[in-house]
Amino acid sequence: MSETPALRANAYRDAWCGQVLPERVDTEVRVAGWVNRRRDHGGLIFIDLRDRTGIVQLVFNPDSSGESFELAHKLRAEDVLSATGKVVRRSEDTVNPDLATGEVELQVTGADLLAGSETPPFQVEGFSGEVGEDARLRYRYIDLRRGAMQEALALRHRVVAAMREFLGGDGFLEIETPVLTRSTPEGARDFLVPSRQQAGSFYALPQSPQLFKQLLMVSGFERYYQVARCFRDEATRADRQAEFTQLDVEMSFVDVEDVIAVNERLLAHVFEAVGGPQVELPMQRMGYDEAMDRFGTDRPDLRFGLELVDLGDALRETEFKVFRSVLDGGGSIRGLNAGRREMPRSELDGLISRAQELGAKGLVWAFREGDGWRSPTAKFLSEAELADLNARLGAEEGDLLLLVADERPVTDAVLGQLRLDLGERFDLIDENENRLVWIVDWPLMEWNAAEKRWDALHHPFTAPAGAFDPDDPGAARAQAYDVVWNGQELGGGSIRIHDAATQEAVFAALGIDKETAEARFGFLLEALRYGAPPHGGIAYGVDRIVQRLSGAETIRDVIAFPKTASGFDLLTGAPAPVDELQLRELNIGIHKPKLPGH
RNA sequence: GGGGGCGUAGCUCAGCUGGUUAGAGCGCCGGCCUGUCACGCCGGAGGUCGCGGGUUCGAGUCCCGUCGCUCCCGCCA
Repeated sequence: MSETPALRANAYRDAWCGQVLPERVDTEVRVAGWVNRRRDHGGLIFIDLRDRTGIVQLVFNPDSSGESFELAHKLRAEDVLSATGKVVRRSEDTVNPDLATGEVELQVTGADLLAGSETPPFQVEGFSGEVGEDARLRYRYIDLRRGAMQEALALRHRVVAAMREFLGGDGFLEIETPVLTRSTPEGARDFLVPSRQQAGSFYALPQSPQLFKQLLMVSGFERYYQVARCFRDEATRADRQAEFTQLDVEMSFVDVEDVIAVNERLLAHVFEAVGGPQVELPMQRMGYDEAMDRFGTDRPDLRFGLELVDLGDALRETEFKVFRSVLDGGGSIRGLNAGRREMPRSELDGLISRAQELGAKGLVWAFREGDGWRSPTAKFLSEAELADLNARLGAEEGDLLLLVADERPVTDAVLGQLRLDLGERFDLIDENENRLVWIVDWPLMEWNAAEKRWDALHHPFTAPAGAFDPDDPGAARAQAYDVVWNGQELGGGSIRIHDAATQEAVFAALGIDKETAEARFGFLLEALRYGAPPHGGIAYGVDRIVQRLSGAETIRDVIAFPKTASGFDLLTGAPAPVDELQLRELNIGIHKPKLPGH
């Protein structure tokens, strides 16, 4: 926990529990907090009193504690207590080295029970075993008393404070943008809020302040940031909540290098301020294509190898039907060398299942044996092909090789994930290492085969690099950048389109026709016609950054009141039905919604 | 939307192929204890086996449905 805050003496206390240290020996102090644990020895009662700063041992003695000794008998876990006493040094054999205050204790002379507690549903500290997450969330106010949660939220505070400190110092203004805003149904599903005054119309909660921050650039604020709550009505994950926090940053008259430069300094400042890993500047950069080629993902974990290899060239003439048809169909055959491994058939089958779950039709496995392979697939491949594959994969005797043949996005996704699975399984990741990398040179759009259209890789406001050719959207590169830390995307951004004509052309290429663009983004297009400076920025996932810095398993452990995977708040019971009267006031179920233009 | 795991005492869990009165540790309650710090010792209470239905002489255990928690795929511009 961070340093101990100043304290004004009052009737409850004049010192923090964590301040009861040897330097106060022989002085009288009054502390207040929660009963962490009681040890009743009949003639002598020990109470561990806990506040935000730590734990101090109170000693109640029938000879010196007076009436409070009777009180101590009745104290139970989580009772709230204020106690006065003399700080005394513990005898050598009773010092507790596990406690910051363990060299001393408080000889209690008086105590007041400020509030009793019912028996808590689970023990706050000091027992082995994890409490189930549903119990923790149901009684979150108790769960948050645990040291780990106190520390996580204190770390979160320090991270955000360091962000504000850095950006404020660099001339960025923190400006709030609306939470009740307009639905723009691209991307994630919106949370909608019915309007009482406008029957049938809805606000949407923002998925990000993207458009507003661009408007602020048009307004001439030049440097903006916001710690912004964002909402996406999508399935949650260990690292995803419907409601989450972004650090949103935007600057005017900047290019990619300007934004990256500021953000490298920002990250270095934040990491240093909270005692995180050292950030070496300038940070590494990697092109999107290289990341996909070598790691199969746009957020590579660079702490270990197991890189992907393209094997199409070795199999150009192959007669193995599975490979042949994939290559003839324009697909790719890629693989990785997992190193010398023993793996029973059952686990290899597990890898195949995992590959199929990830979208592959199958997975070829092989162990290099002599110049060839030990593999069910070996008999379909020629000696020359096996030798070539071994060479390309750098395979040595006994190495486990995994190959996937499919469309390129599939081979990347499958092998990229298998690489991560294997890295963890074989313990290839050095947890002490930290690899921060900018992924740059992104494509502007990618072909969505299912919907038969072009989708923006970042979002539709990202500026193309150079002139945009509407006839060949797939060739356009984006002025975009993501910052990736050990395989997790911390943030991403771009230079934005700042002229209406380019914005309209990009909308058109994305299949958003003029009317739709006007209806949804007309206010942006209009603003771009009134003198929009070149601008760009970035947005960070604050929850993820704190999660990573704290070492927490899930994002929920760094959010005070998170929701469950299905979006319930187990503490308050939200979402919940509402009165019919409320619904009527909101015109729900009574009026047909008015559609724009009708 | 799909797949996997889980749901038994307040908490964490055990309960084999269906078979007597469902167990353990911690917590809780009572008693004893003046140096403990996950105190100790003795005694005790505490169960809708998530919920509903079915199969069976008999269900915590098997089947169907449902609700919840969780991980993953899809999704997350």
